[in-house]
Amino acid sequence: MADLLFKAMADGTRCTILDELTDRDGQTLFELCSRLVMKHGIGASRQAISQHLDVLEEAGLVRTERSGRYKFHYLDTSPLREITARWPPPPERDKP
Amino acid sequence: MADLLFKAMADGTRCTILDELTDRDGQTLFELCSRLVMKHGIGASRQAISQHLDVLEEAGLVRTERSGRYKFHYLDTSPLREITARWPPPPERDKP
DNA sequence: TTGACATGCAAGCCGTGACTTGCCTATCAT
DNA sequence: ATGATAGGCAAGTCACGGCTTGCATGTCAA
Repeated sequence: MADLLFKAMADGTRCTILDELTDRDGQTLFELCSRLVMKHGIGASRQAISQHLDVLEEAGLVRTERSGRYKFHYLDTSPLREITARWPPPPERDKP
Repeated sequence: MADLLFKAMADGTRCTILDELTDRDGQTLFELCSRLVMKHGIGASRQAISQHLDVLEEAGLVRTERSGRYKFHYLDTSPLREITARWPPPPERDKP
């Protein structure tokens, strides 16, 4: 379960995709491709980005919604919360 | 920077190591190896675990301290905080 | 209907990463 | 000093993941 999440995050391009969706939620595949090239200098092909989105969706980080010939991608960062839940900050000791 | 962190987390064995250090901090390499076998059924070799620890240390998730012929491994989960900082929870809208 | 647009599917190439194997170094007890 | 213990280094194997290539499907406008 969490395995899919971490493997999804273990790629720079996918992290940039999450950044892009943070900046503008609900983008289509083509929209994402062009903005990744423009703003981040990522020259990946459409298929590459599509496969990245599949991985992100499997990890629960992206939810999709189809409308006609468009497919919109929405960010869902809630799975990231379980990371800090699994390894919480150490209890603060030496308080003055 | 964050790249090392995510790649470090993208392996089940390494996550289990973090779990083990959460349970008992400051273990040596051999201690970790035996406990990983006992409690988690991980049959990795000593060298494999050692390499995993190197990756975790590079990511800043583990700090080491040498004393004589022992090397103790301490967990540091603070790098995980920047994950939730980079993709914060969406602002709560539809409040009733 | 027909062509353009947006996306999906599948096989293959290739580099990276996890693991092993073999040997070496260093520290402590006897 | 010598053996046992704890760990380090480096080369090699092998599977997986990211990317490409080529074609197929589905939707909308003219």
